Amino acid sequence: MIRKCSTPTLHDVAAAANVSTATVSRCLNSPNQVAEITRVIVSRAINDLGYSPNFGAKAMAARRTNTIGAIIPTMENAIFARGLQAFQDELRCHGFTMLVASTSYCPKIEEEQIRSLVARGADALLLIGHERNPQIYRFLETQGVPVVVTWAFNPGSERPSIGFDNRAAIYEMATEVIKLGHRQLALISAETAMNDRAMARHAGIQGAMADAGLNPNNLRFVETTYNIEDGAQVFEEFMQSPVPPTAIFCGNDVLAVGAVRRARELNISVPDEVSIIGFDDIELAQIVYPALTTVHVPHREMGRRAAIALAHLVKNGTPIEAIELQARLVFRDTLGPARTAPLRER
Amino acid sequence: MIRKCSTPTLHDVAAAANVSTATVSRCLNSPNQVAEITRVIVSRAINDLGYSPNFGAKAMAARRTNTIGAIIPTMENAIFARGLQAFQDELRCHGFTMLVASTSYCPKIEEEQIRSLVARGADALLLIGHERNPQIYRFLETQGVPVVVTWAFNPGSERPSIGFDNRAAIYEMATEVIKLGHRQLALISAETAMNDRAMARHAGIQGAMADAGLNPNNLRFVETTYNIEDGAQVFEEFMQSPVPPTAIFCGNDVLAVGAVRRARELNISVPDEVSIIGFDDIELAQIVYPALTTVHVPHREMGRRAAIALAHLVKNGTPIEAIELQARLVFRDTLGPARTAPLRER
DNA sequence: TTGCAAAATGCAAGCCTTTACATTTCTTTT
DNA sequence: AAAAGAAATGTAAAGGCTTGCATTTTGCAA
Repeated sequence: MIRKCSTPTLHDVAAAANVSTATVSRCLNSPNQVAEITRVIVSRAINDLGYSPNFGAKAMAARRTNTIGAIIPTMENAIFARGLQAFQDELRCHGFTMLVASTSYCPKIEEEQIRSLVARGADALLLIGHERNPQIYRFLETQGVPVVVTWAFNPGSERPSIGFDNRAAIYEMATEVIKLGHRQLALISAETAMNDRAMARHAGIQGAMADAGLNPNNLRFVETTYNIEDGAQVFEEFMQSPVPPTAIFCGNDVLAVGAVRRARELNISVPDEVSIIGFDDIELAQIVYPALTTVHVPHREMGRRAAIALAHLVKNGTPIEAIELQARLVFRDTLGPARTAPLRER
Repeated sequence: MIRKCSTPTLHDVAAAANVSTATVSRCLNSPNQVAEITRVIVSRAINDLGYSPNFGAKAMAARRTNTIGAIIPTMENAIFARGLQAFQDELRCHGFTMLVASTSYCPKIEEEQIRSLVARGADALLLIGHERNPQIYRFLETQGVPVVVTWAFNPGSERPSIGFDNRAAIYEMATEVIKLGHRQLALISAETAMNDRAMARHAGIQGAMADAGLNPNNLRFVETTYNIEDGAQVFEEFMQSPVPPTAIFCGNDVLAVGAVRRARELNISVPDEVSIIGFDDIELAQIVYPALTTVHVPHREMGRRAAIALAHLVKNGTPIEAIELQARLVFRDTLGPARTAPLRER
């Protein structure tokens, strides 16, 4: 057992500085209520002792923490990183600290993490997507912890969202793809269970197909986890099927990049033989060769707005109003007209 | 002001279940000390009330938190993400929760974050690199918070490190580069102030130059922040100088990828006209075209080992012993022999 | 049935801060 | 110089939980 041998407390500082604990506390939290000279003495005592306030005790006594939690599916790739960084930076400006937790796309872990952050005193939470067990929403209400949902926009939901319309964005892209003559479409998706973004993207493509007079059921569809390697894997499966797709949508850029890489390895020309479409427009999308056609998500803006909304809510009680941001199609080099030539032998 | 209107407490649960608070507490923390039936009743009460233990109070009463903090320079790119994920996963197995904070490579923010995590009760901390204000190390000692340093290895340091020898790794790479005939070398580095990894990498290249009979002062050297765009920018500056380098080392893969991209944009052939060498071997390195020659860092292993060491230390007091892991050169496509042909006109 | 050990539970102190309220000290005004 | 008001400081309760110790209940052997 590690012994934190008697960490100095407020009390110790007070004794050392020959004042009451209240004065020390005030020195720390509202220094202007304290005489200059006292402040100096106390500061010295604090430094000498290496005192650091106990967050738990402070939270308990003050009944707030100035902490806002963010729960994202993964930190392993850049998809959420940029938005999160913006969120944190903005939060900082408002005097809040961010606590992050990641779930590996697992609802059970997410629930744990939500409870954990609430227990840690998060004054509010940023969540990704609307879809989750209603019970956990009930819990959050009981605990009085407000929430903002990002990476999605659904004005009908009970929870305010600051994000974009996944369905509309991919619908628009799919429409373009179909215009280019593509008829054999496929989608490499994240798991759709408890993931409204993935579901919306799926629905958006099908919607575009239907509206173009295509049979939405012809959309080939594989769910997988979110890794470059998974994207590569599924891509290969698709391309080895008897009638390979001419355009492959990917649930995100990470999967798409995997697909592009495997195409290169397999000597399949992109976009001549097959078009690949990503989602998110993370930095990777411009790095990969050929550069990825994708849907640009306003990550930074989203993070920033979410932070502002939450900060105002916690500080002033200003209710959060939903904000719809616009995703934008970015045409780069992986989308081209559908191939018409027959397939080469395999 | 948000009102957390009377969150249920242990006390409320106890009342609802008609037992003492002690019993409820035991139900939660050592259920086997409690009669089956009581456990059931209490569980129901907990669920009905939507009770969630208050972390602060718990930490204060129990005097430990089962929380380990990790402070990394940035979450924006993948450099630390993989190692961190491994760290977290392993920690989880040992019953610990990870708290992350990022510093944007700013020592002042790092100090804040260290204090913040300590205040939040972190039982131990993972830090990146050895170099920091001695005062902050003193603080950590006073607070009795043990530390493990990663991403570096220095057996001489007072703090145990679990990582690799940055200098040796890049030395080895530089030696290869020089063997290929390169004489005009350059380095795009992170800021070296308070960053021993960056310093070590700089020193490693110079060491290799010296040992090969070259003048180490001829290493051209620019410090910049760690973004793809920065890499691109500095690369361009280097290439537009009167005598452009034939090989450019980059402080990490992110910078290197920026350089590769700008090379493509500028129609500079890699590696024919200039070789580019990265560091880290993040996924990006295989995605970029041409694929990046780089130094592979055993991120996962590092994170895992650090977690194990810390978990044992906190639980059993087992002192941490330094572990040296091996970085490995990965030769892909951005390194070739030095060009001998004269430069084309510009 | 009685007695005893073991199991289950209860009691209450203590963990460290904040803050309303009370008290003391200093300034200023008349 | 005294009084009033402002500024600085002190007192003590409260906040939610764990845990050592005391007490009650249970199970079982005699």
